[in-house]
Amino acid sequence: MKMGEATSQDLISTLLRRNQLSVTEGRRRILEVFMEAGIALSHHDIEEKTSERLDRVTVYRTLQTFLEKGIMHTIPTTDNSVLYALCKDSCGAGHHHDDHVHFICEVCGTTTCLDGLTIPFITMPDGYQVSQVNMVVNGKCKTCAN
Amino acid sequence: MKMGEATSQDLISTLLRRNQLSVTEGRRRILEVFMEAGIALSHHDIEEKTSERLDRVTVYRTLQTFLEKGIMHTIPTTDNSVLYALCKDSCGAGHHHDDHVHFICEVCGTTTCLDGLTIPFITMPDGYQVSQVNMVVNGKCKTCAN
DNA sequence: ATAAAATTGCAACAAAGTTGCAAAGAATAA
DNA sequence: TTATTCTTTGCAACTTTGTTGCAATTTTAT
Repeated sequence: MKMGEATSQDLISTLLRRNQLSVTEGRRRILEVFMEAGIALSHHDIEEKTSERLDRVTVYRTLQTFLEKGIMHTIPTTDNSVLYALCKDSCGAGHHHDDHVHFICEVCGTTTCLDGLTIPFITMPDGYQVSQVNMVVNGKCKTCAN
Repeated sequence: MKMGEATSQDLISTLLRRNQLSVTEGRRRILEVFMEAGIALSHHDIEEKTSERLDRVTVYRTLQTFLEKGIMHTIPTTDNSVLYALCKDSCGAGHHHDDHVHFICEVCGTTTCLDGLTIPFITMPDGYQVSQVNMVVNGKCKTCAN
């Protein structure tokens, strides 16, 4: 391989180191799964895609760590499932720029981050202090609408 | 009691009958709990407040029924808890007018429906079909902000 | 008051999430 | 590279959350 040619593994290692996390097989694998999927995944999804390599508990702990470090964020859904998605580079621990809209397709069930859409500003009643706003759209995605 | 004087129990019975549900002690109790609380409650909250009268399974089934009939709706949260709240009168089975904003206080943990605030319209990318939009605001409520 | 229909509680189970601890693996320094 | 330290992992055991079938009870309608 030529010098300067960045691989997916390079990117993952860098991401982990930048967040003061040791680079382990499990963490690499989980990040890989998310990058390949490109959509939000549930804990269950991740278990399925890594079951032969990773213990259930490790998946829980890894996702928890990624949340704390700001590498991932959770997406609220109307049913009881918790979804995880990779944050953009600009996010850091305790400092999310997570103001994009999430879309859940009611046909195929996939959840995507609509990075292009910014959540509109809303005026709150007097006395309320806002720290975060989430917006989740349900409907049919590009593929399933036709 | 004078004629024409409406009690909470009258209201509850009417609500149930209007939705083709038999009026049982359990359903009455659960609706009472919500009306008294005035905020959104988790399944766990409800169990606590009815534990001596109602079986766990009954609570699950009753909430499920209320959701189906449009008496209640769920509120998406960023953590894994599912919250239930009473719908307004204008909601019916499969036909929610649930376009208000939900507010979760990060101090006291209570969740309220901001009925006065309408979710702003957003323009979706081409090809997407929208069926429902949820907006959840996290922050400090009137009481806790001071 | 009685029969039919619906709801409840129980038991048993399945799934989801947590905790402590010993073994294995990564990072650090010599 | 190797030894040492610190971190992460897997296992086991457990708690919590949610589900299903069925018999007993309650509600509704006759």
